Amino acid sequence: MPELPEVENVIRSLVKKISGNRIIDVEVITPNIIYNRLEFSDLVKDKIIITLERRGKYIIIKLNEGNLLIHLRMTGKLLYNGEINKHTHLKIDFIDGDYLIYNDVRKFGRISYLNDEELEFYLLKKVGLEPGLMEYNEFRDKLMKKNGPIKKNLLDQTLIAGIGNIYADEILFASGLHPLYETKNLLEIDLSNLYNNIRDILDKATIAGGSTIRDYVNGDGTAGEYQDAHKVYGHSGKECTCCGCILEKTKVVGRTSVYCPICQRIR
DNA sequence: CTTGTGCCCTGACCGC
DNA sequence: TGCGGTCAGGGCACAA
Repeated sequence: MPELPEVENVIRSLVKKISGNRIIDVEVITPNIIYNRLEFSDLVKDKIIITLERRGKYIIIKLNEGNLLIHLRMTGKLLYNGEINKHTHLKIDFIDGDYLIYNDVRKFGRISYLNDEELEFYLLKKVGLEPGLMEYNEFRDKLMKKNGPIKKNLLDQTLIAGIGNIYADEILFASGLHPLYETKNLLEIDLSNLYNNIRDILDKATIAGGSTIRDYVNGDGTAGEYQDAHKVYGHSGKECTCCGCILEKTKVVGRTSVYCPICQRIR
């Protein structure tokens, strides 16, 4: 499931390959995944790709006029000259004969065409602090205004953008914090550990090419390797790498959360 | 305003 | 081999 490191790797794998290319045809195979589906093809056709950017878990393909905004959700993939199959929902053909496809087994992903103004408005509303760019003070001030369990707030994209279920669990383990720990009760040391671990884990995961749990691959079809470094996600019932006790799971805002009952005690 | 719940969707997996 | 049930979960609509 693509989170910030996976989305970043998709972009890095595609940016050099498709920048500068002209789109000569747009085939919408599954209209449901397209936001402005009626005029989408006409809007995108004949545009030139300038570059690709990331905001949170969103991929922005900047065109010479307007932008494609893409969210991969759970199983979405953007593939350069990839295999066209029954899960291919969009195909973008370039003038040089190459193409970009959007494949998505579960059809949760969404793609829209937005002009610059619409894009800016949308991102401002939906996407919060960028982990790699946020400063400690703004992180702390924003987080401490929130109620509820810390994990709920780590998953809130309008607060900090890009953390999903996998990295939230890993960040909390590294910080020694229980997923249900009340945000308002966090100490200064907890906040500083969280801030450092958010940046550190997302950064290391990005360098490792992201995490491939089921079928994530980047734009080339390359899998990630960070799953080998996971300490808690997917390890429920196994021994904690730190203290040896058995990792437990609980639900937080409907998401499975794995944690160590000793290393992540609520103090 | 915040907070909670169900839904979208398919494949993998499990027990029988 | 098949079959029904359960689980995975990001973001959104909707309700309270």
